[in-house]
Amino acid sequence: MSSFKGSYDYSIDNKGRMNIPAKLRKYVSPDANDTFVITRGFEKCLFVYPQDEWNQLENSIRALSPTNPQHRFFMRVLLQQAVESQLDGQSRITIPKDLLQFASIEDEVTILGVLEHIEVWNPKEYKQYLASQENSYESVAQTVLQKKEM
Amino acid sequence: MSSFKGSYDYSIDNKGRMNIPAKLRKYVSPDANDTFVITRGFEKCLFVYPQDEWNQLENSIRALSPTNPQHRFFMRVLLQQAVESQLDGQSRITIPKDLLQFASIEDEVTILGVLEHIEVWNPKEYKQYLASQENSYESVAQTVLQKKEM
DNA sequence: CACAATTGTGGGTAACTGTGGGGAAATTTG
DNA sequence: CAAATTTCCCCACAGTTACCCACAATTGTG
Repeated sequence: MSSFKGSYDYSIDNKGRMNIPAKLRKYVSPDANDTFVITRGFEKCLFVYPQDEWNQLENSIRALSPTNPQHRFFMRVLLQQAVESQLDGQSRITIPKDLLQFASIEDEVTILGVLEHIEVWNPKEYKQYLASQENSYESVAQTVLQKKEM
Repeated sequence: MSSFKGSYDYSIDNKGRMNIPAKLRKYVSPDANDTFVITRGFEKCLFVYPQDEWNQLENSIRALSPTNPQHRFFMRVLLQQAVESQLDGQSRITIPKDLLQFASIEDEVTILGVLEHIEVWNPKEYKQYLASQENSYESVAQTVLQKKEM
């Protein structure tokens, strides 16, 4: 299982190519075949899954109940815009324009490692997102960390 | 479980490399694979976790629900500044510049062993912090120790 | 106390990383 | 079907990183 972490400021060239940070690449399993699945994320960002992680996700989606409205929503969001992309010789993936547009990404990106997937943000949007949630950090932190300390 | 203790004045060279004090290294489990995770601490300092200790923390994050917006936020914030670093031949780790900047660290550091993690401070900041908390020490000590005796 | 091993610090260099661009092949469009 | 556009593979290059070696100071040991 992957454990991506860290945040990286990278650029996207005018061909829509984005480098996968070396520190994230290190955690990609060879099972991923240098292939990634890019899709819409929650919030205004893109999710990038190594192929093997994506397959696991697909399996757990299949297990979801199709009668549960929330589950249906989850499936639609993830599956609708999913695209596969393979690393080129410089370990970059190419991101389709419509996905870039969805996340308002132009030439600069903030890349986040979030355990089993990678997120791609417009740096400005990400900063706004961080600022908008500021107060909820401590409350959630307490719940989580308390759990750990006990 | 680790039990780091003590305080050590060390230096950071111009490549951002910091030696892990031998007395702390002694308590690092072999499970850590000579690998550490560096992240922002509370207050103006850095936390350094041996990999095995960090994994415990990570596992409690994995348990969070990806469909809960608050949980998503928490994962992002917590992971965003985490970086892995492996010991080099001289048992040093390399600390990225942005983390050093966050803690206002230049070339001198105070390293603290705090049970399951290690803290890295700018010596000046640490002294200030100590001074600012001086009076609250006794009251905290009382609360904590009392609790223990019960 | 003498000697060996370990510890803390520094520097050189080869390999890797992030970024850009050119051109052939494939695809789309009028 | 020809022209325009997009996609993919290759090359280039500056900046950074990781790995190796070096060495003085400290610690541990018989």
